[in-house]
Amino acid sequence: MSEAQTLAEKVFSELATAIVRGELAPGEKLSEQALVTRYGGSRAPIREAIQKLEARNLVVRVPHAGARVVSLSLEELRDIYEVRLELESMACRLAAERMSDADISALEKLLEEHARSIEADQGLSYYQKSGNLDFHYRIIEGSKNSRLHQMLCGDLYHIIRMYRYRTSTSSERPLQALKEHQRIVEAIKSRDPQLAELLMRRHIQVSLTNLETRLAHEARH
Amino acid sequence: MSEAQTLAEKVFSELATAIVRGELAPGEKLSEQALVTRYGGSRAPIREAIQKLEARNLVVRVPHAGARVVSLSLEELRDIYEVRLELESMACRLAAERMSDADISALEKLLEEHARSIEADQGLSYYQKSGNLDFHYRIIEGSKNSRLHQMLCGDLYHIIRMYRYRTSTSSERPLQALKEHQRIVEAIKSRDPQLAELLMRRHIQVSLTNLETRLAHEARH
DNA sequence: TTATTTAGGATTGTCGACAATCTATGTCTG
DNA sequence: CAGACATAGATTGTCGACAATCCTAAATAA
Repeated sequence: MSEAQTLAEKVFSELATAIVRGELAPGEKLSEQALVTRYGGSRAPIREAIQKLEARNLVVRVPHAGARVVSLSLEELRDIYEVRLELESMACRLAAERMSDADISALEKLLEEHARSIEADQGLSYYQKSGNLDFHYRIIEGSKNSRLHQMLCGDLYHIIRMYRYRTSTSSERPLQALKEHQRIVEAIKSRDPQLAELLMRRHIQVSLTNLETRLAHEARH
Repeated sequence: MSEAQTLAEKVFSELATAIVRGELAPGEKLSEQALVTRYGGSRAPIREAIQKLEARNLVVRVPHAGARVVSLSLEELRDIYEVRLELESMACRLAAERMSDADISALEKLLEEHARSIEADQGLSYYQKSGNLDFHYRIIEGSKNSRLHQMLCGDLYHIIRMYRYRTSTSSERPLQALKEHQRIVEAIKSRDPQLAELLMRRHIQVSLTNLETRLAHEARH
């Protein structure tokens, strides 16, 4: 997320990261005038940036009423995770069929690096990897399906990251996650699409159940 | 697709249908000036409409170079169908779990109506249903997953329709499709998610293989 | 007091013009 | 003759202002 060929893209990029990081609270209104005074420029590029945010489902815009940071209901969040579960499982199946041997060995090296990282700082940083370093990202790329990549990394990725900080992972979770990742890579290496899909499905299902119990807990307040 | 509260939405709606119907050829350039003289208004709402089209993947926009109607490669089209296959199968599984009895009986009535329609005009019109009358649309709604509905009906639906006219269905296909639809509803009625998903997967897979053979045939030219 | 109405202010949608960038054509040079 | 370069034209990005719409809050009536 670097090349900002136009002012609108630059504003979009900054706003997107601000929303994902929680600096702009869900439901908060995005006033065009306020954004102009903050980011400079005129209203035209700001409006364009807002519309790009709407395209990625990060803000909701209603005609003549303005734009607000998206605020997901519990049901909508569950819906998103449900779709992500299905699509990433699919990606893992396709990866087992289509990843090159070079891709797979590179993935193995990544996991070895992750293992050392966990050794070093007790697994605190394992979940903080992002972008090209992320295990899930590599799997999605390995599916060799551009639209699948676009949906998972473009549309769903930001929203999931936006709400991920809530799901505080237990302290043993990183090590367990690494083990699950290793088994998934084994399945991919042995070119077993069904097993790879199953393992990924179970792996993500843990996050989903974690989320659901947390949501059920929050719903009581 | 009716309520156009703003000029930008109106232009967007008209352009979208024009693209889906093929009145604007894939790869054709969308000049802002030309659209202004055709649809009236100024460049601001036209630019907004174009950006909305980009959000739905109907046009591709590159900075300082303008917007063009999306022109999918064979691989990209295959990727889209692959994703659709997975998501609609998922929707069918969820529908078997979550549709109300009233929804299911309404679906049965729809199929009876389709059967009469095929009797009347030899099945020519069966594939031309759209919107709320469409069988697949009902299944997707039955999944009770708003994000899934949004992805299938909002993002993928238009593009698939855009290329559907190429896949000329053989004359016996409508009757066969109706039978498959009936079996899917049977599975849903008996609350068998796995079977419902399997039947839907096979049902769509026919379209996918039809498409692939057609694409392989076209690739020789 | 509560509900309805009605100005007022603020915000968004739209417009026309200007600046920045790209594309195409033609020229020049090797 | 091929290819790099430069200029001209057209197109897109941005700007500031005006019009249309909505939200708020004060004022009025029940």
